[in-house]
Amino acid sequence: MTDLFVPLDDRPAYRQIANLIEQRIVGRSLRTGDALPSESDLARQFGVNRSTVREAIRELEVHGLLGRGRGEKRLRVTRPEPRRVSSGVSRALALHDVTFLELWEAMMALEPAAAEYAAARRNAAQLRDLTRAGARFKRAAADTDAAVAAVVDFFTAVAAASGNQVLALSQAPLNLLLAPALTRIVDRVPQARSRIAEAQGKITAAIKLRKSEQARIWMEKHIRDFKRGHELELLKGER
Amino acid sequence: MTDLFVPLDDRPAYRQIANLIEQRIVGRSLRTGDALPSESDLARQFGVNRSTVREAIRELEVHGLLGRGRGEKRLRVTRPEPRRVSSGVSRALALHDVTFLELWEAMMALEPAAAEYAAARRNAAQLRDLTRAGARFKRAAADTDAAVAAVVDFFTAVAAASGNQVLALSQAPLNLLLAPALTRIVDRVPQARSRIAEAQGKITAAIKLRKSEQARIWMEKHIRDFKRGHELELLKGER
DNA sequence: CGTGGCAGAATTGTCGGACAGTCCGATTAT
DNA sequence: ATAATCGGACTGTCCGACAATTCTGCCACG
Repeated sequence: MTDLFVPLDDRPAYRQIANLIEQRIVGRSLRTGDALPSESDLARQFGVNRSTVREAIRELEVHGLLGRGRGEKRLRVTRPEPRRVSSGVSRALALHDVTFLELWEAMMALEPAAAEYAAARRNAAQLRDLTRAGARFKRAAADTDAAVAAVVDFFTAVAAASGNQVLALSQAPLNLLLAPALTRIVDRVPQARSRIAEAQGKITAAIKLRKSEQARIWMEKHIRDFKRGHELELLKGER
Repeated sequence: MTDLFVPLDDRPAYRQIANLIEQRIVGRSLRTGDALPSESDLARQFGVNRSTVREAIRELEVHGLLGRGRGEKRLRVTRPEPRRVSSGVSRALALHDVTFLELWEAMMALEPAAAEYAAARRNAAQLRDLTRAGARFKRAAADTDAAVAAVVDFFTAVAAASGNQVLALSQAPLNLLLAPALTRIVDRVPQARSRIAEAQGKITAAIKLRKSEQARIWMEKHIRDFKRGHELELLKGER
């Protein structure tokens, strides 16, 4: 059933080296914050050229496992930031031509859950971020881009308040995909702004009062509105 | 309020070049399947050294935007495979020390939704993959690793059958995180195997008969069982 | 006409070395 | 103690080179 021979992989040295370093990191023998040895040093240790080490390092840097603070020369072991990894996911999804419906269904699964947990577990600072994002949306009356950014921040704040990193990281890429579609909706559907503002208000209130079920329900209504808005926008676009 | 000056970013050339090429790809002026110009050619076009181009290329290769078929020399534009990107996400989550509860809550949000849509939209081939994964789980009586792999495949098959790429890609990283926890559960909780097999059977049947609500409900029960199994396993582990 | 084989060109992976710019740490001056 | 200075270390980039492998066009052959 299984093949007798597997394609032999003499993977290039830079990939092998990247894997070796990665193992040290995920195995925690290189701990977060540790400075990596210099490139020349690594080249000596691995017995390869510095150019080869550099290509390996690029790989880990992209993964977010290595990084350096602004204006810092030496690389240090870092934990991948949610922003970095989620932007990769959303780009992948964009290249796969996901439809609005697919995006919407995923949001419909994740966001109400996040809202529910947020109501149960939010702390004062998270609540403040939430109200702040809501206020920023209301203030962005004319500026569509600012309004869309505020909506994204609102979702991000809810996810953060949920106290669940997995939910937050799963939800983050959706925001980036939502932005362009939402821009068109806000631009073309007049009632969108007021409906969003109202939903955000209700959700924030529920989270503030720790009413999980209310938070979930209003988030569901909020997301459902997006679908309606998208359909309206499509009609106007085709005119 | 805002700073008068922002830190100027003289991003290294290899990063700028990576961005330029990436823009060509996401902007579709380099289309999927196209062969990339040779490294020397790119170096000439950008007016930099080949080493610099190589570092830029590594970056895009990691993102899955560039790749090459087995035994192929020249790079071609590819669409990022779900496996690649989701493994990145799960590694990020692992490094952030997510708890089982966080993972479980996210699964509880995503998997029932995926099951529901799968029942509504699955085709024959997807149903076959589903039953096959279920059969493979039953067959893996002794082999824990094989059983866990079968469970992962089952979830993957459900997500694929949902016909929603966003759900599928959001759910994939969770599988990789689930595996180690599930291994311990299956090893230590005797009744786990039979309960999983039963749940998989019910879910598969519901998806086969296109009963969305049934599929969702049974998937919820299935996931809930994981939490109970995890708690039992913890008790045994502390003994 | 299709097919296989072959030589040469092209391309990648890796190497060694080099150099300017900048960051860091230690030393010295105020 | 704080500030200025200086040398070393390190990164970003470049140049040139070479072996191994793949690609390509061409030719002979069935």
